[in-house]
Amino acid sequence: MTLPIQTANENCEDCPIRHRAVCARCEPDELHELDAIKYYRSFEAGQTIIWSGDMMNFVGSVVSGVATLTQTMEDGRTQMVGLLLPSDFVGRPGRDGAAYNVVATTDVVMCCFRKKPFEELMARTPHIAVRLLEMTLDELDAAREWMLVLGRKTAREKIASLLAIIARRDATLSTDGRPGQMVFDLPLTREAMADYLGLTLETVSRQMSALKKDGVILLEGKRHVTIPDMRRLMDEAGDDSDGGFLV
Amino acid sequence: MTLPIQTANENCEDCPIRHRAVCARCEPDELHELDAIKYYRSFEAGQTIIWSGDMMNFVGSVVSGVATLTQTMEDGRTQMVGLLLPSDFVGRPGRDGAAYNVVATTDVVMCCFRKKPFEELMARTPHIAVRLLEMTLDELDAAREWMLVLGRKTAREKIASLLAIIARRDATLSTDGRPGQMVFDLPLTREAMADYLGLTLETVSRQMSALKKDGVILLEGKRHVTIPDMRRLMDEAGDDSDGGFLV
DNA sequence: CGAGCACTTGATCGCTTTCAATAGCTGTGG
DNA sequence: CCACAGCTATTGAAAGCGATCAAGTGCTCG
Repeated sequence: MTLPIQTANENCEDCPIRHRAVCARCEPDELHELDAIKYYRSFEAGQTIIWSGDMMNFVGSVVSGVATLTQTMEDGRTQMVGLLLPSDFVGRPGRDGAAYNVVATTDVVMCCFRKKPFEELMARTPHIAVRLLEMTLDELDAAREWMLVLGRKTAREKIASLLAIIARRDATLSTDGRPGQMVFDLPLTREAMADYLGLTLETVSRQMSALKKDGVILLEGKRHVTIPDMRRLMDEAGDDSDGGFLV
Repeated sequence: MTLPIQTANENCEDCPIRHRAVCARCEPDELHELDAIKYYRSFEAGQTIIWSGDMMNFVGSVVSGVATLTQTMEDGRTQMVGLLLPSDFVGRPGRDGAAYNVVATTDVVMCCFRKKPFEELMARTPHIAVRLLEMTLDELDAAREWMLVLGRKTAREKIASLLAIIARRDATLSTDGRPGQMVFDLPLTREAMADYLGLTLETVSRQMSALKKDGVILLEGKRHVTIPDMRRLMDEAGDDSDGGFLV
C-alpha cells in the first residue's frame, strides 16, 4: 500500500467544492484563516484513509472521488454507514478517536484542516458552525432514510433504492432527448453495495440481473447503468413517485 | 383524541433538562431570550405530536416522557428512526415541513420554541448552534450504530442490542449488591420494538421468550426487565464487551 | 497462458415472516 | 358478579426470502 501523496495547495477561490463544503458560508477573511490551516492529501482507490479507533489530528472535506464509512463487528460482518461524495465532511470536532473506517473506493483528494485550530476557528465563527450543522442535519436525514431501507425493504427494493440515490446524486441527463432517462457509472463494487444494503454480494448480483431482465435498468459491462424510466425505478424502490426528496 | 394541554411556564433554572438540552450552554441573558419564546405542551400516551408533512411552526425539547420518530411506506410498513428521551430535540431549523411522525409512547411534556424567533436567535448566538451541532452529531452516531443493527445483526442480537441501549440509558443499578445488575421498565410495546428493529412483533416476542428461557434477562409481567449480567447481554448483542460506548 | 479478481448463476438450507389460534389483562355494561 | 370486547402478548405450523455453499464466466494483468 502506497503512502498518501502531498500535493501543492490550491486557491480556495478555484475550489470545485467551494460553494457546498463546510466553508460554503465563509467570508473572505474566514476563508483566509481556513487556508492557513489546510493541506491536501491524495489517496488511491482501495486505500484506507482512517482506521476506526485511530487518533484523528485532522478533519476535512472530500474534494474529489468517492469514499465509504464502514463499521465492522468482531466476526467480520460489516455495514456501510455513509457514502462520502465530493464536499462531504469527514471527522468530528470535539472527538479525538475515529468511530468508523474510511476507505477510498476511487482515487480521492481530501482537503484537511488541522483539528485543534479548526475547532478554535469554529468556536469564533458562526458561519462554519452553522454550515456544519446544516450538513450534519442532512446526513442525519440520509441516515434515517437509510434505516427504512435496511429495516423494511426487500432485496429488490433495496437495490432499486440505492440505484435511485446514486442516480439522483451523480447522474447526467442523457442527450438522446428522452426526459427522465439517466446514465451513470456505479462507484461501488457488488460487495460494497451489499455492505451498504445489508445483503450478501450474491443477492445483490441476482437482483441486479433481475432488474436488468425486467427492463428497469440497462447494463453495459458491470458498472455502466442506464435508467430508462426514473419513475419506474422509484416504484420498484417502494418510494412515493413524487420525486422523492424530503419536503 | 384529546387536545394538547397548555401548562403554565416553568422557570428555566429549575428545568430538569437544563444542563443537557439545546439550552445547555446558554448564558443567563441568552436563556432569558429563549424564555421569551418558549411555551409548554403536554401530550397523552398514544397521541401523535407531529404528522409527517405537516407545517412546523415550532421546534423544541422533550422535557419528560418518551416519544418515537417513525417513517411509513404507502403499504403500511413502518420503521422507527429515532427514540426521543428527555432533553432530545425535535424539529429542524431551516425546514418548514416535518419529515417524520412523532408519537408519544408515554405521557410527554415538551418545551417548544416558536420556530422563526428561534432561528433568528440561533444565528446570533453561537452557544445554541454549537450545542445543537453537538447533539445532532450524537444523534448521527446513534443512527449509524443502528444501521449496523438493522443491516447485519440477527433477531436475537437485535433484541439484545435494544435492551442494552435502554438499560444504559435509563436503568438504575439495583440495590441488592450485585454489581452489573440492572433493572428497568420497557417504555415500548412489542410492536414498537419490532418497528425499531425491523422485525415482526411475533419475532420480538419469540426472542424475548428465548432470552428469558436462557437466563439472559428476567421478566416480571411484560415490561419489567432485570439484566442479571450486563456483560452477558453485551455478548448476546454481538458488541465488544468493553462497555460499548463510542470512543 | 495462467493467476487473480469481480461477478454471475445454481442448489440447498435455515431464519424470519406469515397465518392462525390462544392466553392474560383491563375496562364496561347488563 | 360475570360476560364480553378490545388490546397486548405468546406460541405453533407452514411458507418464503435471502444466506450459504459451490461452480463457473469473463476480464485484466503479469
